Amino acid sequence: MELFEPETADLDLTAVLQALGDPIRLRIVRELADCEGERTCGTFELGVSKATRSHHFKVLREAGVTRTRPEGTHRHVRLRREDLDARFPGLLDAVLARTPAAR
Amino acid sequence: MELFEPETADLDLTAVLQALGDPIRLRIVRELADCEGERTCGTFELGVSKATRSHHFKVLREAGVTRTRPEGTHRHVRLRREDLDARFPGLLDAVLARTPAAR
DNA sequence: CACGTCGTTCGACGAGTGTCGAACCACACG
DNA sequence: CGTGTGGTTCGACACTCGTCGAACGACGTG
Repeated sequence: MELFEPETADLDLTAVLQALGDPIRLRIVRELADCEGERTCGTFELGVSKATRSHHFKVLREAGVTRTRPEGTHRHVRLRREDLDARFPGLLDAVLARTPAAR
Repeated sequence: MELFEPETADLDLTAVLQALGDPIRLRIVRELADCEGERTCGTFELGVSKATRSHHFKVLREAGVTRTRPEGTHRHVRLRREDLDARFPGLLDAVLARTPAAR
C-alpha cells in the first residue's frame, strides 16, 4: 500500500472535477470542509459498505482532493484546501457554497 | 428529438461537475467561453467522430451547461453563463481560470 | 429533384465505475 | 496470545461511459 497522493503542481482539473462529480464523494468533501480539520474514515455515515467507502476515499486521495495520514489502525483524512485553492482558486469555495436556489 | 434543457433551478451540481470532468467537454466549454457568444457544433476541432462530438454536446446540454438553438441544419451552442453563475456562483470562473501552475 | 452538409440516432464494443461480500492485514486491548 | 476493530484488497457483477461506423433526417444549393 503506497498511499499515492499527487503533488500540488500535478493536480489535474478534470480529475478533481470527476472526483467531485459523485454524490457520495461530494458529501464527504462537504463534511470534511465543515469539520475544519481531520476525521477518520469510519466517522462517516454514508450508507454504503466498508469496501465502497474505502474506494471513494481512494478516488478523492488520488485526485488530490484529500490528504490521508495513517495512525495506528486509523486513517485521518483532511481536505487539501490550501493546495486546491492555490491550483484552482475559487473552485472549492464554489463547490462548497450553499447553492442559492437550493433552499 | 426534444432537446431537453434543465431549468435553472433544477441544475444539479454533481451533474454539472460530471459534465465538466471530461477533457473534451472541458475544451468545448473553454472555447465557448472564449468566443463569448454562439458557435455551431461543427466549428470545433476535437479529434473525434461526429457521433462522439454529438454525444458530448448532448451531455453538456442535459447537464444545463450549454443552451442549444437549432437553426436550419445547424445548431448554435452557447454557454449558460448567467444561469450557472446564479446557481453556482464562482464555479464557472474557477473552472475556466488559467490555472496558476499550469503555465 | 439530386446531391452534399450538418447533426442525431442506433447498435456495438471495450474500458471504466460503483457496489458488494469475503478475505485479509495491522494494530490495540484484554 | 487470542479477539476485535478499522481499512484495504480482491474478485465479481451490473451498469455507465466514450468511442466508432453506419444509417438516417432535415435542410440548402445546384
